Amino acid sequence: MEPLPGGAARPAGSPARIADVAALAGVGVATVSRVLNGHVGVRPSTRDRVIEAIDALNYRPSSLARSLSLQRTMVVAALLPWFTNPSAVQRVRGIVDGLSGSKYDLMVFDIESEDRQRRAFELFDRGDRADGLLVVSTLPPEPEVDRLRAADIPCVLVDAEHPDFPSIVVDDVAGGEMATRHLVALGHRRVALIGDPPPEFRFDWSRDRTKGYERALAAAGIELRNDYVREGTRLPHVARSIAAELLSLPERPTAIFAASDTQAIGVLEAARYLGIGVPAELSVIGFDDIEVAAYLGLTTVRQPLVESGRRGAKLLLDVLAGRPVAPLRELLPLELIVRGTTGTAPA
Amino acid sequence: MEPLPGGAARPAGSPARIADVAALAGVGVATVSRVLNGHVGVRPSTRDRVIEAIDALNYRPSSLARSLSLQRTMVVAALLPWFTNPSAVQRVRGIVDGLSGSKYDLMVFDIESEDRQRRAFELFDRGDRADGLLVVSTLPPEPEVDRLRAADIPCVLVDAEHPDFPSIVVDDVAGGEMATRHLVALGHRRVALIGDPPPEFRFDWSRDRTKGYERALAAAGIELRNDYVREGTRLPHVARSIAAELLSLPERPTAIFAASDTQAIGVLEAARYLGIGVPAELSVIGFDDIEVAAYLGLTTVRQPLVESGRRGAKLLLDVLAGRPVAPLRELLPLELIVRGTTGTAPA
DNA sequence: CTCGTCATTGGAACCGGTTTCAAGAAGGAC
DNA sequence: GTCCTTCTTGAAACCGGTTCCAATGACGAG
Repeated sequence: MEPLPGGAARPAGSPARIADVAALAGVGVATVSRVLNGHVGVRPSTRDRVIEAIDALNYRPSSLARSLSLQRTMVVAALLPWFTNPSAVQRVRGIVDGLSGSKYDLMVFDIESEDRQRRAFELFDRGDRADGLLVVSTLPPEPEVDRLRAADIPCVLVDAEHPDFPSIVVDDVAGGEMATRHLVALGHRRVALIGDPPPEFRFDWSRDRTKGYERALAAAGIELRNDYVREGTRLPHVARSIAAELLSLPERPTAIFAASDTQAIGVLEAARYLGIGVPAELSVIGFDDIEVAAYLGLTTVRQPLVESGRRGAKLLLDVLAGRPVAPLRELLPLELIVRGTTGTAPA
Repeated sequence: MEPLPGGAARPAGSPARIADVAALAGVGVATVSRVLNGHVGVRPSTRDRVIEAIDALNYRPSSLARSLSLQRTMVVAALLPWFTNPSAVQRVRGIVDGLSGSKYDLMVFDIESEDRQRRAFELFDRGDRADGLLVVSTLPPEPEVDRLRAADIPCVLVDAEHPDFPSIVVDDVAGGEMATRHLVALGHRRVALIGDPPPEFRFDWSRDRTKGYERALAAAGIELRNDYVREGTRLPHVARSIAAELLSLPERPTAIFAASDTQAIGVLEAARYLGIGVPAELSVIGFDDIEVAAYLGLTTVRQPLVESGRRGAKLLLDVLAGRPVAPLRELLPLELIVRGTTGTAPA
């Protein structure tokens, strides 16, 4: 701890600071800063001396101090319930892609509980850890909305909607209708639905898909049956047990619309376990078209997951660059992907 | 920009600073800081006044400034290549789990190119953006190793190995041997391998799995054939086309060992496309046991992906807490999971 | 009543950068 | 030779917190 006379007063472990470089090069810190940031107006001979000192000390500026001073981090944060649904992974992939080529780095923050969500916004709502936010499949709590707007932090929602922020969404009502109509067109009249429970801190897409389901049934003149409409989290085993219940009803459904592919997989497992043939005895349709869906031959309603992330990222970059963002709510298209798990209703 | 006489000189947009709170409460900034951090020795009446001011201004301290001052961020960063690939996702899940209950937040940083890797370490190797690093499935470049050690930043490797850092690994040689032995035991003698190309910036697990493959073949007295050993990235379609090539050889293999499940899936697709029955005409074994493997009935060598993340996180927490870390290299167990894609060799 | 002790408190230094601003040096015009 | 630009440069203020340290006031003991 004895400071050396030579000026090497820093403990061996700590990295060099800009002042150390300035001292070694015999210039002021301002000059070092100018060299670091490529400002013009530094005499070449001076610059060379500074660069030499930088190399000698193996110096790298502290990005933290830099951010504090600049009030800018060059980081974008994505907050999303990453693990609770595989579709989030796809969205992240799109975000990475949309951000590539920009000067911004991406940081991903997982939100799998209300507590984590609070922590996330605590970290980011002042804008000192990230310049912009991508909030995916979740909604900021109202107090946070105020804070975000007060601090003027660019924020784009993906797979969620809020009047105060631009958002990338799909028409879930239409999607639910699309899936159900497909089943009805195949002759099914006993069509069940497995949806998500009312959200604690997430965006309630399930409600809209359910609404679409109800509409399609009504349009076909099929009566809505309460015992055919169930709810359960996306965890595969939850969907599996719900499906098992449905399939054990005295008058069991001939088709099940699962509000997400993850849940559809649970349905397929239940059917396999109970020895019920798919699609001969039971048709199953999912929603999302996650990667596995193709491998499993699952019929589903595809939403452009990767594209949603990419568009969200692009939109955020626009906002960050001060470019005007045209639509406050961008609707991505849905597409029915017919594979092997749906077929004509059994006679 | 005209500063108001009342002291409300800040632009409306910017969040309150600690000085604003101090001014409103009529105390010094030091006192506000003490209240914020729950230090003892603040008169209750004073504390109440401060808290009132905090609420009135909707104040939240800048975590950035706090980090700079404390030289501590309470954030752990995980750096990993392609964090959207299934096995990486599982590892991150383990990390999240291992960190839960600690005071540290996790930030995930994707490395999908050498350039991004450089950026990542630039952001983190000074320790000003994170207190500790989890480096997953990739190796820090040597200059970074020096820097990390110079700055004394705790760093744990998962699915990678370096003499200077504690690491969590599996025995890839043994794993490759395990997979190949399984195939040989089923009577296969024409066993092909699809591995990863030599890594640019990642950890070279594929080489070791290949070594295990070679050993198992040698032990069984089977000659190594160059045309049976291929390489390609993990992207499913790449593995698919490589598998298609293999399966179009005049003397095609009866079994394929894919060095990762992702690649095994590509092999299954190729086989399906070519109308080659699995496992009747072709046995396929993967590596990792990602979630999809179970759905697809893929035989594979399971490595504890989630557990690797969890152990890595725990180890890092130990280092951060100054607790001694016992083993510099922790070996996790491998397990052969036999499902439906491997069977006895065709006669 | 005086002194010492202890509980509170605020000023100022510090974390490590960026940037404003003014000053000094060099060069050109007269 | 003098004056005015223009080019370089460094000191100091700032970003927004934490904390050391000295100062203040209250209190009990003698």
